[in-house]
Amino acid sequence: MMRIGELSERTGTSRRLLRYYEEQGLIVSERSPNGYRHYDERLADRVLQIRGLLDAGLPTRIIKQILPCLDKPRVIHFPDATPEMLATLELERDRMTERIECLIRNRNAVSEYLDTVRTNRRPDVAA
DNA sequence: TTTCTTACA
DNA sequence: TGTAAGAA
Repeated sequence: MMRIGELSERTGTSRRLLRYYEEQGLIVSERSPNGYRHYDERLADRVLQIRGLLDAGLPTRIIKQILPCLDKPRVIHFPDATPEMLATLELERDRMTERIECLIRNRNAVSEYLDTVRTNRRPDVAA
């Protein structure tokens, strides 16, 4: 079992955030008699996945409800796939697609600018 | 030293 | 989210 400091280092997530994720029901922890939180090694991966989802733009509220659906043995989760859940997942997927397209547009804009700059500053050394 | 909670910016 | 305070 590891304490919050180690989990923090292993996931690159601040202790403050780890406690916040717990408060939001995204992760769970046990307590030592002294009140210290301790986590199972497995939580490191879960925290990483949560961060990925957060990075993808999903609100913690949504992550909390779909996280169990995204676990490894997806097959055993088929039973709890309610219509509402499926709708939520589709909506979030579409939002991710939008963000991806937005990122691609901006990346292209940056590339274009970079190409332009590089092209126009080669000849003129003594202007 | 490390963590805990609560609260403010 | 970071940081501060006071306690364990």
